[in-house]
Amino acid sequence: MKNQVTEEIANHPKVQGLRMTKQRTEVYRVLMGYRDHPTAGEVFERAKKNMPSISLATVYNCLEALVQHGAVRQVNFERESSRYCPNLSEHGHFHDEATGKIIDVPLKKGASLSDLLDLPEGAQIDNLEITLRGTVPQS
Amino acid sequence: MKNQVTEEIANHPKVQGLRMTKQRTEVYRVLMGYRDHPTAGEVFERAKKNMPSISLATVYNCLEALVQHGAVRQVNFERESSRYCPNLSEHGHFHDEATGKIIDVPLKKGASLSDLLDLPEGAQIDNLEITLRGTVPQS
DNA sequence: GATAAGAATTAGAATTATTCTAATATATTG
DNA sequence: CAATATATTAGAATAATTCTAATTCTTATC
Repeated sequence: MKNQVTEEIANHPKVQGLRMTKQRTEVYRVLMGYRDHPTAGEVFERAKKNMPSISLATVYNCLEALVQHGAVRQVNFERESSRYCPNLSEHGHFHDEATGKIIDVPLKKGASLSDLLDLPEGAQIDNLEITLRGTVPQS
Repeated sequence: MKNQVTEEIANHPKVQGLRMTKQRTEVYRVLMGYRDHPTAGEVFERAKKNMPSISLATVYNCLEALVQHGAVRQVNFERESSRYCPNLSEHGHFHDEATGKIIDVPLKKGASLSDLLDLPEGAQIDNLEITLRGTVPQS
């Protein structure tokens, strides 16, 4: 008897075309479940709850496969451990210095990068990363 | 007899208030001289030409002091080694995938971040990092 | 359905950028 | 000039990530 949630995760439109092994499904499930930008180590801890035999190397492998496939984004803050995010809509990340929380910051509809930046002539952008550090009042 | 360039570097307005030791001056000179976003290791190699006794740990210490002081920016691309940049005007970084070069991308005068992003209500931004990967035609 | 080929998983070792430690040297202050 | 604080240095330590080689699982083919 197959698990309902696992089925759903393994058939998620974003992972179509990627071989969804038990481990990759579990890693993706963790990311979809808690959307708080966990590190690989945190994903490992959470995945172990459900799948005690999974190894850290596998978590790294699965995360890499998901990132390559475009199902997950890898997010870096300065030199900290990479974090992982299943939100594929174009967005930046705001790191709240008071709470430590990381908040997705959507790009405004219709806004264009070239309104903000003097891009090199004819540049084609393959990847954009916007990270912000700061505080929000009262929390 | 003191060296002219060294004097200039040590008295640069951006480092006022920071104790400019021989090593810090040398590190800052390297950054101001080749503005190609070197890593700490590259700064070390270049500084050694002029000051063979300098150590890698000192280069790290000097870079940290300059960054803390706000005289230099630390730039991170994904998980690569940090790079250092003495351009203090607000700008992002474009990583040309064909040449490997890193190009400063100025923020447009008068443009506002909140035109591009849906920032959290009342957010105060202490630090902004914009990194782009892509290509430019013909080079 | 068995088998061969290709991929994924695993534990643990290796790597690499960076930070730490403790000793020495240099600079600043009284 | 003495005392104190700060910076430099070599080398050890750390931490995140990647690599290695053995094993297991999947898929494709007969």
